[in-house]
Amino acid sequence: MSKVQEITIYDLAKELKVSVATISRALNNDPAVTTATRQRVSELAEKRGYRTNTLARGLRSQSTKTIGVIVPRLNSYFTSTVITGMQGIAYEEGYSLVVLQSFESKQKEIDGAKCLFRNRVDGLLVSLSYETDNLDHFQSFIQKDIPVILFDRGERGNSLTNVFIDNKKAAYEVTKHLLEQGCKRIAHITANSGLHVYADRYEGYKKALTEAGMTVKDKYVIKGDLGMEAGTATAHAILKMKQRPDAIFVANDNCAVGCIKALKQHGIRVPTDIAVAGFNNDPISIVIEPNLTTVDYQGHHMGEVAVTHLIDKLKGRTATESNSAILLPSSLIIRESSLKK
Amino acid sequence: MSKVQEITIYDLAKELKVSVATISRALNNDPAVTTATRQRVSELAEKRGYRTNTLARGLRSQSTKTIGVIVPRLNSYFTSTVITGMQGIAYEEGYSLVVLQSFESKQKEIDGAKCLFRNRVDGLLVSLSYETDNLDHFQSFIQKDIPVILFDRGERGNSLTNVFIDNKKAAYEVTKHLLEQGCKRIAHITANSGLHVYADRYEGYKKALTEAGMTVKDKYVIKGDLGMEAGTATAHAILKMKQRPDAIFVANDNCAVGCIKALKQHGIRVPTDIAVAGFNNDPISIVIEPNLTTVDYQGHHMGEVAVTHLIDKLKGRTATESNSAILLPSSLIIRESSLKK
DNA sequence: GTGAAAGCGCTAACAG
DNA sequence: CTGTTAGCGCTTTCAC
Repeated sequence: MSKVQEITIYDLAKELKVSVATISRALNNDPAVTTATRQRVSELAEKRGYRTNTLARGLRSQSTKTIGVIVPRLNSYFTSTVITGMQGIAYEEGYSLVVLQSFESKQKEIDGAKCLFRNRVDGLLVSLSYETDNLDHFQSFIQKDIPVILFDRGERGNSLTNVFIDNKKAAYEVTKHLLEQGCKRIAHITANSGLHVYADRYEGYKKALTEAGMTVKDKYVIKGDLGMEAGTATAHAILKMKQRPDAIFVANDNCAVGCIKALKQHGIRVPTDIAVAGFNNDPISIVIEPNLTTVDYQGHHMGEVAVTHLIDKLKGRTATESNSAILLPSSLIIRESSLKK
Repeated sequence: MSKVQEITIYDLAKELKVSVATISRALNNDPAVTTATRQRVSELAEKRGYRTNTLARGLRSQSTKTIGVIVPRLNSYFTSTVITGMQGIAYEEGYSLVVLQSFESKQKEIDGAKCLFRNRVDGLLVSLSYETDNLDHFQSFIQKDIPVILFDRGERGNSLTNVFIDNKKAAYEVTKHLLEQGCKRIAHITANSGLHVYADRYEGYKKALTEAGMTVKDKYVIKGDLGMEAGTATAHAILKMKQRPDAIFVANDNCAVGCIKALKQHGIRVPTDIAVAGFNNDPISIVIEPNLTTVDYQGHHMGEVAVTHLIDKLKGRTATESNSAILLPSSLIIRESSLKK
C-alpha cells in the first residue's frame, strides 16, 4: 500500500481558491467567516481526508492538549475507574490523557513528573505514592503555571487543589461500627506511608476509640504495603499476639482480603472471632467470604471532578481557588465480615 | 509565582556563541560535534532548565513519539499488566502511550481509532472489542504506513501482526483436564462475540470432547458478556437445566467467579457437583473458594512483545514480517475448583 | 469577510 | 567540525 500524501490547509486553500487564513478560521468555526465558505471548507476537508496537524497547532498555540496523570498503580479497580471518569470528560474537551505509574515509589513519581514536564502536558493529575513526603517535584509545573491537581491521595498544606474524600470521617464510621458490634480490641492495618490519607484514617480510628473511652494501642497499629500478601503476613503476626484483637480495620480491601484468607486458614472464624473491615469497595470485597465490610466512594466521579477542575483552570473558566480541598462523599457498606450480631 | 520564560535552542546558541545547529546536534548526541562543546551545551541546557519542544521536533520530523493503545477495558488485572509491560519498553524508547477503552463496543473502538489517527500516533496497539467483526477502521492507518499490532484479542486473515497465545491449545488442555477428572457433561460459557479468540477456545473445547468420543451439545455452550453478573445469570440458567452439566469451562475468571458464587448460593458443591474452570489467572481466582483452576499467561510479557515489535517497525529495524502471528506460552493452573478426585 | 505574512522551535540539507 | 537557512503546518495580528 503506497503512502498517502498528507493534506494540509494549503492544499484546501489552493483548491478552494481562498487563503489559508480562511481555511484555518473556517475549520475553527470562527464566526468571522461566512457560513457558506465554512460549509465548503468542511466539505472539502472531509472529502480530502484532511486531519489537523496537532503538532503544528500545538507549536503555534503553545499547548499539547495533553493531560498527564500519575497514579501509584494501574491495577486496581479504583484507579481504573478514576481514569475512566477522567477520560470521558477529557476527550469531550479535546484533551488526551497520558497515564504513568509511580509503583508507590517517590523516585518513580519524580521521574514520571519530569517526563510529563518535558513532554509539556498542559496539566497534571496526581495521586501520590506511599513514599512521597513533599511536593518539590511539582515545583517546575507551578513555576510555569501548569495546573497540578491531587486526587484521592493528596496532601494538606500546599497550594494545590485536592480532590478526595473525608478519610477521617470514613474511618471513624468504620471503627464506630466495629465498636457497635461489640468489638473491644480493634487493630488497624495501614500503609507504611506519611501520606495524610492514611494519617487521616488513623485519626478517624483514634477518634472513635477515644469517644468510646478506649485508647489506641501501638501494637494494634500495623503498617505495611497494603498488598494482599502483606495482609496475609500481618494476619500471621496478629495470630501470634498474646492478646489477639477481635477486629481489624484494614486501610484497603486488597489487604483485608489477604488478611481474611490467612485468618480462615488458621481456623479463625470471621467475624465471630475476629471481625474485619476494609476500604474502597473493590469488587473483590463481594468475592471473599465472608463478604467484606468496607467504605465505598465513586472513583468515576472523583476522576470527573478532578479533570473538570483541571480543564476549567486550563480554559480560564475557573471559579474555584487553588489551594482548595474538594471533598467527595463516601459511605460505609456493611457486610458479613463485621457483623458479630 | 510569575511565569518563567521558556528556553529555546536559540537562547543556548546565543549564550554559547555557536549556531542553533550545533546546539541541536549536541543535544541529540550527534557524533559530528566535539565532546567538549557537547559537554558545554548539555551543561548550559541543564542550568537554564531547557526542555526540548517535542511539538516543534515532531512537526519537523513528522512523528509524535506517541503510541496509541485501544483496550476493551482498563479495569482488569490482565489489561493493566499488559499496559504496564508496554509502558516500560515504550518510555525507554522515548515513546508515550495514550490508552483508550472501547468498552467492548465496536463503535467506541472505531471512534477511538479515529481519535488516535487524528492525533497522529506513530503506531497502534489494539486488543479488539467483542463486537468487532472487521478491521476496516484500521485501514486509514495502514494506508499511511502506520503500523498496527493486535494483541491478546486479534483476528486471523489480515495483514497485521498478531501477538497472542494458543487459545485452542489452552482451552483443549482445560477441557481435557476436566475430562480426566471424570466430568461427562462439560458446559462452556464464552463471549457473545465473533472474535477468533473465543472461537479458538471453543475449538479447543470441542477437540477435547471429540477426542474423548463426546459431542458438543449446543445447550451446553452459553454465550454472554463474561462479566461477573453474567456468570451468576448463566449459573441460574444452568441450574434450571433438566440434565445439569457436571463441569463448566468459563472463558474468563471473572465470569467463572460469578458462576461459582451463584452455584454455591444454591447449595451446589464446587467441584463435587459441578467443577469450574476459568481463564486468565486473575488474582480473584485465588480469592474465590474453592480457588479457581484457570489458564495463566503473562500479560506483562505480552505487552512487552507487542510494543517491542511495534517500535522495531517504527525504527525500521524490524525482522518480523507483517501478517505474522506471535504465539506466547500459556499454562494450565489446576486448583481446587476442578479437582473431583 | 478575507488575505498576507510572521513566526512557534526544531531539524537537516547544504555549504564551508 | 560548524554555520546558514529553509521549511514542517498552523494561528493570528494587521491590513484591506
